[in-house]
Amino acid sequence: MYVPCPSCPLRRKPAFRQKGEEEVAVINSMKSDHLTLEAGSEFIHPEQSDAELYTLFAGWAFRYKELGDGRRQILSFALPGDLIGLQASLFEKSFYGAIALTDIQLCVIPRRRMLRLFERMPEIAYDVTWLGARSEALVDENLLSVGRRGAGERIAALLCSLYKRAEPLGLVKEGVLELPLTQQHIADALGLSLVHTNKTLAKLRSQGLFTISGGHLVIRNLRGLSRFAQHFEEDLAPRPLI
Amino acid sequence: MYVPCPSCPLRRKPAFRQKGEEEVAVINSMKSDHLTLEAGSEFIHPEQSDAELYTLFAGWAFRYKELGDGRRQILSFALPGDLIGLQASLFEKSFYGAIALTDIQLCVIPRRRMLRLFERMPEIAYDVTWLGARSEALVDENLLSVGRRGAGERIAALLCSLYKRAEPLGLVKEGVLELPLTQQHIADALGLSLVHTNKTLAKLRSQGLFTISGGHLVIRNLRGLSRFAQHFEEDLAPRPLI
DNA sequence: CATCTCCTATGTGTTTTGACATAGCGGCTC
DNA sequence: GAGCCGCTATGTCAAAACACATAGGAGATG
Repeated sequence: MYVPCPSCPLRRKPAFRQKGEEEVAVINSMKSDHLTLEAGSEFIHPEQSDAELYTLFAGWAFRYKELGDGRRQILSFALPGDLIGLQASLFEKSFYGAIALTDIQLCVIPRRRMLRLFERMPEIAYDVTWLGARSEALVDENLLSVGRRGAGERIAALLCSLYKRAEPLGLVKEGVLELPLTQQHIADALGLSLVHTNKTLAKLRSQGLFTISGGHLVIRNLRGLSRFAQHFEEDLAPRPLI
Repeated sequence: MYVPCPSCPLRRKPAFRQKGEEEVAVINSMKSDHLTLEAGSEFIHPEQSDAELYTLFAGWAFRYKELGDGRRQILSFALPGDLIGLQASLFEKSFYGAIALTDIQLCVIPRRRMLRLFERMPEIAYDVTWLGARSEALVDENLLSVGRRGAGERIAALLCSLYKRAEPLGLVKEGVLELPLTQQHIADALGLSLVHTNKTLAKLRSQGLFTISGGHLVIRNLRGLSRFAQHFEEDLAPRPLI
């Protein structure tokens, strides 16, 4: 189900900067494929040497690293419109893996076309760099959480952050966000054990700031949750979409 | 003490990719200033809206974020040749601060020249993007540490990482690396308390893998320390220098 | 040379987090 | 429907990390 960039429905969302026809045409000419993958598929492997650059068109994914003995750290979550694989496609090998959290669709920009992309349209190159910087900002925020927030604050901050990112994408319907994370994913993202995550979640829920069940997140008091988590960053919008 | 790029001594180090004359000339034309700052100076402020892009020419610095109540997380350390402020110069405001750890010198590339830089020389734009991606990779690695390594492993991994980065810059002399970090900096970078950092450091030292005193780090057994820390990444070299 | 500040060091007790064990629940397969 | 699997939940105990208190050393300052 190939989607040509000029008729991309994502591009019309308020989260994204509206681009001129010519620019979209160039992006379209760089796009080599439109993949559909099942939940759980790993589309960038640690150590992989020929990873492509992807734009997540639909669904959720995450980047992760792991230690030799299997301990895993989720670095960041990706939502529709996010670029995944910039590091992996620029370096000789990838330092991380990327896995689909739900069934996903990916737009593929071949790594070997990157330099030509930079030559052909500097505005797009600038946008790629911008998106790379935003990706780093997400990891920065996560590192602040894991390093300095307590367990409850971490969970609250993660939920706030995902909610604030999902909203301008139209993923929040009548106050409900479909959250495809298991408690294991939350634990892996926040540097907590599974058990502790479970207990902390239970405690937080009992305070009534949000409910989460069956993969449905409802935030009853976003202001209060943000305050508790000390999470005050808004997602950058409008942002470019490659 | 302005240093023109063509005669930049950093550029000759083995850590960096050698560039053609023309490219260096363009970089030089983008450089607007060469600053000298004292240790402790904050040259990018959180929330600052007009931060410039810097290349660290000499000395050490770090990026950090903090929570409302003063808890501080160091995101990454910068060594000579590292780009600092890409996010801050691309976004409307900075999400982090940057502080000099030693007396430092900075090459300044004004933020308003960024787009022109991309137009004028795509190769350099590509390199900027590459350096941005490398900067993210450093944060990724740090997040893995803070999220999944124990206190001892974190410290070991940090020392390994800094040592491996400092070596190709010629900062390791006869096995000794001058390390301008206090234990408070280490604690802030690794998500530990000062006291716990101190005690863990003492325990590690007593195993004899390294010595550290008076700001001088000697790693007696890099292989062994890397194994203990499960830190197996080498720094990317040669890398571009903007 | 007294004083101050910053950094390092160490003992004691508390809090947070993790490990292990066990159990329930819903979906799936055969 | 029996059995299995992935996810969630909860109790008990152990380990990791932190808070608070105290102290010593090195360098700056007056």
